[in-house]
Amino acid sequence: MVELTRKQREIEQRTAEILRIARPILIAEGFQALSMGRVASKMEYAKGTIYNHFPNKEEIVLALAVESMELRRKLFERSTSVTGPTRFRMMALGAACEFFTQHCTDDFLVEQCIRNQNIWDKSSEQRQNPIRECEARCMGIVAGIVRDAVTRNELVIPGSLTPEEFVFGFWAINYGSQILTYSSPSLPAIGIKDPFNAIRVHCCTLLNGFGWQPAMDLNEYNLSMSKLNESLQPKFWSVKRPEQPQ
Amino acid sequence: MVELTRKQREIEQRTAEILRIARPILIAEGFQALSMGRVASKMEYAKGTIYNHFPNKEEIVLALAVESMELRRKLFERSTSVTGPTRFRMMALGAACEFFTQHCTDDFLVEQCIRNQNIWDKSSEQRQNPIRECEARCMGIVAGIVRDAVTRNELVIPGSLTPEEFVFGFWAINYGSQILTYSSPSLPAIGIKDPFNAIRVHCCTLLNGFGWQPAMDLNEYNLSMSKLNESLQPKFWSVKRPEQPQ
DNA sequence: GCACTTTTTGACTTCGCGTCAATAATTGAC
DNA sequence: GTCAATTATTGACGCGAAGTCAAAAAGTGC
Repeated sequence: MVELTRKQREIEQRTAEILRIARPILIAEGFQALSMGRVASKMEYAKGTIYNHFPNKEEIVLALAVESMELRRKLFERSTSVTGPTRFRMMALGAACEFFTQHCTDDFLVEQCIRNQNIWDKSSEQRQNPIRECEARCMGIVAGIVRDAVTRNELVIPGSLTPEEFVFGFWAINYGSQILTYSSPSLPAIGIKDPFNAIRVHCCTLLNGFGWQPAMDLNEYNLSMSKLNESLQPKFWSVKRPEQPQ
Repeated sequence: MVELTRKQREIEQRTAEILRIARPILIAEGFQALSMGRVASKMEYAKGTIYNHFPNKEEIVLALAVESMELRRKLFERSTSVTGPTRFRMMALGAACEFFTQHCTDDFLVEQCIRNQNIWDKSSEQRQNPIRECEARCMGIVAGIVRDAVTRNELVIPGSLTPEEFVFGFWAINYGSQILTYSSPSLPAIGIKDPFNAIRVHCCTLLNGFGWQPAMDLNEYNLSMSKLNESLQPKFWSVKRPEQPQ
């Protein structure tokens, strides 16, 4: 490993400190409210010092997003330790998504922030790459299970789809439903009382539709998902970074 | 109808003019780049005058979004004129979504802009309501087809889902895939070359998974979707507002 | 203790939002 | 047509945040 001087360590620590300060602002008050000056004064440093660490607030947000997405990735990785047929392992990942949205709401919100052209326009590739990489890894984990399922003859995917494109559908339905749930305050008003349950039903139907073995009816599926969700709890606590006071 | 004075008509016209100026800025350069001052100087009015029409730029964006969503709604409504089994009518709506994303890219982008907490925080209910209403109507159109399908015994939806929650899955998968496609520049890099085709496959599989009659294989489905997509062209041109120069 | 490098500082410029008192235009009663 | 009252328009202003940079401070090696 590379040896770091004391100075370098101090700088790294401060970078982390900036993120520690910035995160709750971003989560509680939004991108708008996050400002370099505010972070600086909260840390009792001058603004220029913050600019030594991050050239703009967009990169702070990307850095926060990397942390949040890494948490998701770890959760995904832990989920793959589930044993049994590939379909269960796939479902475990679905449960991880549910879990992430419900129990890591802050991180989920941070992830949302970076779906904004502005942030990508203003930030450097250096900051962007870790995010793409993390995304690619998450995809790799899920696509790996799909490939596994195919080699084990538990699943046949249509010829026009790559395993990644197969995954894409599940990504889209989960992601889309989460965005809609969190950004449409009027969902209940238009007849959608339990979006979570709805997405479970759709995912189960989709898995059955593709003929991923073993087929399951909704009751079995829901039962399994709830169990998987619960089983994530202990794995989760060993992964989650410590809570920040204030 | 209410009679409008000349003055009132002038004001309405100018409101429309503001939107006409603001739209290309929002689309080409993003929310960031849209500013009241810029709109004002482009219209050769003082800033204050613009503020007489819209209390902030967020409401301009909402007003633009209403226009775009109305276009979507009309496209949806035209799509329902497709005859045949309910499944075809549902597919026609899917085609309308595809079409909207591909041929009304500007409007699609404007729709994205309002998935931003900030805009909802800063705007009045008056501006927000038309959007919710439009959303509700779109949902009504689709849910109507689902209800039709159920009464005609062409579809059985699981007991735990309302027709709207049934629709929600398709909404989520379409919406999610579109967001991911437009905001993940790296999709091809992670193995997703043709997200459109992927979503078609998933939607077809989902429809079959729910047993919506008549069942179709992927080839039939693709063929139908392409035809439906093409048939939208003429309907589309009669609906689309005239192109704005500059 | 000194010369040199690195880091920190905060005043400064620029820019956009949103306000509002002053100014201009319009209206309608006479 | 005139004039007072109403309504609309204007743009200077205050504010706050972004990002810069020369000067000051701190750190380093000899």
